[in-house]
Amino acid sequence: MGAPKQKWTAEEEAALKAGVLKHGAGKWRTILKDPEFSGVLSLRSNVDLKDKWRNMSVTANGWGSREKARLALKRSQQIPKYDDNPMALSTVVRSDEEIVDVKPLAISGGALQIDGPKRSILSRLDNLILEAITNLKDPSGSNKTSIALYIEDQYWAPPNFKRLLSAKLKYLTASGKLIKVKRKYRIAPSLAFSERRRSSGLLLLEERQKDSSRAEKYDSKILTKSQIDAELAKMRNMTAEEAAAAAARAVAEAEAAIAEAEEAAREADAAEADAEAAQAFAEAAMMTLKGRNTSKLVKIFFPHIE
DNA sequence: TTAGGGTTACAG
DNA sequence: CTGTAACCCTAA
Repeated sequence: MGAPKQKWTAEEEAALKAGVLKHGAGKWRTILKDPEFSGVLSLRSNVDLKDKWRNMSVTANGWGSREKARLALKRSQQIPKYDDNPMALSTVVRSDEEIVDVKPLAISGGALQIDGPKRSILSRLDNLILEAITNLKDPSGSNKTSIALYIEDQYWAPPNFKRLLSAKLKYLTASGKLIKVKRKYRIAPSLAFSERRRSSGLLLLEERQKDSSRAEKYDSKILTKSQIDAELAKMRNMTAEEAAAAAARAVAEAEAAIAEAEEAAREADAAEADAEAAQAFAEAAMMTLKGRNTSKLVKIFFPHIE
């Protein structure tokens, strides 16, 4: 870890993360133009933002997930150094700088590919569950507690996460993506299109499409720890009016999500749970802004900082 | 303007 | 010297 030329400050990094959250990765000119971040990032160019984001992504990916074919050139004299205990590194290092990733979460290990012909219909939490089961590497399957621990350990989980997870597991099992055997869950052998009830084709198909699009919508409400981190960091740099507006927006979105979920919750309790997650975040945001219970929030979001 | 390969400066 | 992060170059 070097500290070379014009090193990025923590404020700049936070602004960059928040900017990516707001406008998306790749919209660097937009982020730079945003008066929200132009102050902190006034000394940086759009290329600088891009490079910094790449550096952060590389260092974050290096130890948590699979690696890309990136450092293929300088590989001639390094001792392979086999790790007899694969848990050792991942347990200790555990980078908490997970970068917001737009690409679908691929399961590491290479045993399974959840990709359909186009995009994966699976939601983010679904992917998290599958990732947990895959990486837990239990041949007999993983129980709900193990899955919950894995996800909570690597990502931020809402307060009602257990209930959310239960709903999701139930949903995934019912839809054939998971197989439940004696309280343990395994990934279904053929995920792609195993279930295809042709009983009443059109109606079921329509329902399914509605379901997946709804799931995608609510998925955006499930935030990783780093996303929360960036959001709160952004709020700290906001003026009171801006923060209030943002919080109001968050609350409004949560309420809309809940209303929508209630309307369609008859069969989809998973969506309802996701809406509750949205409300949880909105409440967290409100607490932060009101300065009420801030220390508790800090503890949740920044266990080792401050 | 951006994505990606390449280069340079600095820390260990 | 090696690895890393900031910086540079250029095709699309």
